[in-house]
Amino acid sequence: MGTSAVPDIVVGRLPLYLRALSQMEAEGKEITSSQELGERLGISSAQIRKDLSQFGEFGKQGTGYSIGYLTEQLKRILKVNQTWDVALIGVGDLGRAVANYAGFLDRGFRVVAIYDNDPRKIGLKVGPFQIRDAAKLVQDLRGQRIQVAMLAVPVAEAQSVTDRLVEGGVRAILCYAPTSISVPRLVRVQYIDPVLHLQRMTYYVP
Amino acid sequence: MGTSAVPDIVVGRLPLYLRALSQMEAEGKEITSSQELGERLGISSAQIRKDLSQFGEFGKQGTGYSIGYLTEQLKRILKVNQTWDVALIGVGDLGRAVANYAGFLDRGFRVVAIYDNDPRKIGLKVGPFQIRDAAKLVQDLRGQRIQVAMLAVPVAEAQSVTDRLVEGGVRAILCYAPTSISVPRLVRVQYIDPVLHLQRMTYYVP
DNA sequence: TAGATTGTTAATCGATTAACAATC
DNA sequence: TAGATTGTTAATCGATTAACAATC
Repeated sequence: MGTSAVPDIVVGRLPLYLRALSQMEAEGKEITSSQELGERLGISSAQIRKDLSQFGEFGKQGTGYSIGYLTEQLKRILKVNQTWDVALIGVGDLGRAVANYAGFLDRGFRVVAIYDNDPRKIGLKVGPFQIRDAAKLVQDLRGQRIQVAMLAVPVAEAQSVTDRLVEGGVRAILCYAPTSISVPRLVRVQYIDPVLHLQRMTYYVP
Repeated sequence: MGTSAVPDIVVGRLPLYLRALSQMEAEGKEITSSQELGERLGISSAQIRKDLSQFGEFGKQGTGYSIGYLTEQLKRILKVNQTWDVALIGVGDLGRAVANYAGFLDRGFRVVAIYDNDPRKIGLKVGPFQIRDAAKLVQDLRGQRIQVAMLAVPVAEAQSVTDRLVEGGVRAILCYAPTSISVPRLVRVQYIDPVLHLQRMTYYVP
């Protein structure tokens, strides 16, 4: 859990708040309230106020929250008031889509290099990137001080690539491979497996 | 929460158990225990036993769980002992990757049709699919009794397409658009937004 | 001032864990 | 039988909510 006493479940909601605030800003709004934010997200206003109070006082009684100011503060707290360089490993269909995804940049992330171990792919262009040899991964990560990686390799290779990410100094891994991976305590992992979500829903479908 | 008294957080872990069991089966194992399963997943053995006990008794004291039998039971509980037809709406880079993803079929899902509203895309082939006109969505969903959909359209169109999915009788939506969507109480929604996961991790990176 | 909304406390609710009898 | 592991109960832990004084 890092050094912080803030529950991880609270940290996990902050990006959601940030995303909703961005949308409000795009709609031209300048002020919001815990109630309005809560309605958009299906979360109680009390929870939003409680969550935010973990980090400071960002609102005004009687008025609510300045969208611009709260956005700025949340970005600072989540450390996305900077742009993180991200490495992408595995350039299959999914990796290709991730490499071309335009939605990272304005939310704090920038893909800077993409890797594959298939000799037929190495050197090919994908969008603005040239696919690099996965054998160069560790030295690149260290050389460019890359701390964030996205993993889009087959399940069979997920753990071995993970080990090299860790060796290269990566501290946060977004794993698209449908499997659990092991990392040292200080490395964070998040998973994306669409089938888990689908299976969770069909339980409820009559 | 549907009709069931089982907490949704428990339902959400069952697909994880199922996935780990499949891997064990692939490794040639036939028996496991709540402890072994828990170690793989970073979950306590007590929690696994408690979760499973919500649905019945699947193990043997002193022995553990038959991987084959427990797999079968979890598939039945999650209703993935059948194959669900899935519609995919939005054929950008991500939609293309999802359409080509081979990992759905053996886990209970099959993409049967893909849609876009861009006249330049309609009619094009993507893998085995021909992109259909999104204007045909509602009639197709009803005609084929499709209950599950994946949404890979831009944020600006997410809500309007969602409304048509609901109109067509869809009961479960996997939303790849980075926004919250509104649905009637009986329709389930799950979200995939990689940036939310990344932002949740950078909080902890020093 | 009156109305609104925050930040915070205490109460409630729900989830996780520990422990153990049952039993394979 | 002895050892192992389940299913379940009670205890613990943590998260959410309700309520309200403070204050804009």
